[in-house]
Amino acid sequence: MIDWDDVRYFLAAARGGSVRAAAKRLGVNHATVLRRIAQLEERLGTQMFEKLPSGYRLTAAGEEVLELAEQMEASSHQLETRVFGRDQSVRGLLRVTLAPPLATHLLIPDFADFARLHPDIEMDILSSGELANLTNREADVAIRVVYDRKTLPLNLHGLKGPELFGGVYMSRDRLAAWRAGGPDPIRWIVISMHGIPDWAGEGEVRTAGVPFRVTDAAAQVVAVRQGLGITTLPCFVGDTDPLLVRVPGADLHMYGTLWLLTHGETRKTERVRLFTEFVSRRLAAHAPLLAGLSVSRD
Amino acid sequence: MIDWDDVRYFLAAARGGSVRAAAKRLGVNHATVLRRIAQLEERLGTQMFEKLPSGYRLTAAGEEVLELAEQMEASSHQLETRVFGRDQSVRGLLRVTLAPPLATHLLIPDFADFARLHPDIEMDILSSGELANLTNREADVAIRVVYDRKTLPLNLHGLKGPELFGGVYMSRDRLAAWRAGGPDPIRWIVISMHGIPDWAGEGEVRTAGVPFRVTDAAAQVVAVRQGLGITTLPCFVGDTDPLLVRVPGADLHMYGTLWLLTHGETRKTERVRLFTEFVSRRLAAHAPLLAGLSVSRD
DNA sequence: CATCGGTGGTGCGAAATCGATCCGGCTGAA
DNA sequence: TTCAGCCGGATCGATTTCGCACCACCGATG
Repeated sequence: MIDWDDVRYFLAAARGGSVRAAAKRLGVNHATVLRRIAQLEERLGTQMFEKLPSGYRLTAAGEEVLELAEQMEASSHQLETRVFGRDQSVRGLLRVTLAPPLATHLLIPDFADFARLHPDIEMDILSSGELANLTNREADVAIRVVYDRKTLPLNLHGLKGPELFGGVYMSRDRLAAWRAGGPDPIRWIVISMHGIPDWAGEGEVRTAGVPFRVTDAAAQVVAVRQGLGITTLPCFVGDTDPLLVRVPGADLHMYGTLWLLTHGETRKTERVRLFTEFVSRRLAAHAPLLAGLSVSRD
Repeated sequence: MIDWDDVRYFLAAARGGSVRAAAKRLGVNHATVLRRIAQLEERLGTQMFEKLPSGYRLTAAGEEVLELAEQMEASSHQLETRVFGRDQSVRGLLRVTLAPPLATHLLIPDFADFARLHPDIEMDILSSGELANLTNREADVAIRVVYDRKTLPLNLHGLKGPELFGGVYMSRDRLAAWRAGGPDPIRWIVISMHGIPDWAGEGEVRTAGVPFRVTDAAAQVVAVRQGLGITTLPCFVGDTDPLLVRVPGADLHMYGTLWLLTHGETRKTERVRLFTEFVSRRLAAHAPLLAGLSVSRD
């Protein structure tokens, strides 16, 4: 009989493309993945991967195994969500995933209030890296910015929140220096490969030179604070930062709509219901800030 | 994330009804089952069993888990059979399940011949206790006696073999003593709770007293050899035993039909094909013996 | 050319798991 | 009752597994 848990390691390796990527995803040492896969191949009597120097590639047999392994995974996920849905006690774990800027600049204080209201609910805020998958039971609630309503996953239950606008910002000091005729060129600050959006008219301030590229939103904010140039930011980030001002003449633009997403099964859970209602109220209160109406346009 | 292999332990406990029964079935210590189930319950945050002094009984949550666990099991079995079906090498493992009397009295020499013909095929003969489940991937080939063709599992591929007859036998010495007017009563020897079958006419020899009950077929043969009384046996057992003779006047009766059963997926495997064809030929050669035609009736 | 980051693979000591064993409680049969 | 058999549970030493530190290799990059 095979060890069912080995199939989990196989899945991670098949998806990650390498033993080390699978190990990182599973949170274990890569040697463990190596051994578990070797064990599974030995027990099945079939080689499921070509062991290339560049990584593991699935063999024909591996492709077949992958299909069944995904069936096992689906059953396992259903098993977890079903049990979680049964758990009606307020006490327990609640995992929330959202984009890092939303967490750091807006919602962490609200989450703190919720945690104080319900001391028995253990909270996990997953705001690092990519968005967690609700279907895979990696989180219970997701707060997402949705640009196109059609991109909403159909198997999830969505609660529409306020709309989110962005603007073009620069350092308050830098604007003053520019008005005084400062010499340095004003540069666009963009995140990694995004480039400069078409809609981002620059208003009165003209930019020069090459863009300044950063890897993440946090670095972007630091750069614009330092007076490096102008950049687009969600209003709730730019308007609340005392060091930043909107670039005169630049228009607001629609970022998208906030959605509170919950899994169909877990939605019945008391603590999920409590949380979504709470966050929904808080988001409504934040609506003017999110829409960029909290400051007078200049 | 739960350990998928824990689900396997859960399944065994849910089916066995107790931790110890599950441990026996899984071939591990019962403490291990205890720990794995406790771990699974902890990670799911739900109690799946009521821990009664008489054993483990599923809770409502456990019932739900059981359903999904069986889905995982089905995927796992498919995974194994699919991989096994791909394996076209003659070298490898081949597991055969059949009733113990068929093995010990008839087919073991044939299996030995097959093993000599194919030294690279590792063979497992599962003839102890209950019949193994082909669908569960516990064996690759099953040799069964089928009384009613409708009871054949539909998902398996069957190859019909010869018909199997049985007769009523007693010790040769005892028959001689009875004809000489021996005093001891002749008793029926029956297996456990079966009782004396209606169709088993006793012919010339009359029995007296209470039946003599044995627990298994091996003990049954020993008892009848010792001259304890008369009993029904398959012809291939009774006719080949030099110490036994058919009870005069007793008719033969149909036991059933032999079937060679293989799983749909594994049937494509070369060594399964080799084995079924080999056994099928040998069974055809045994047909007269199996039908009770190898000795002249008296 | 050297370097650097990525890959799979291996040996060894530490840590977690397992198996053997014992215990107390319960049940049903002698 | 008494006793045997089975149950879940706890303990402890033995065994397996895991994580860490390496190694060799490959390809891209400067």
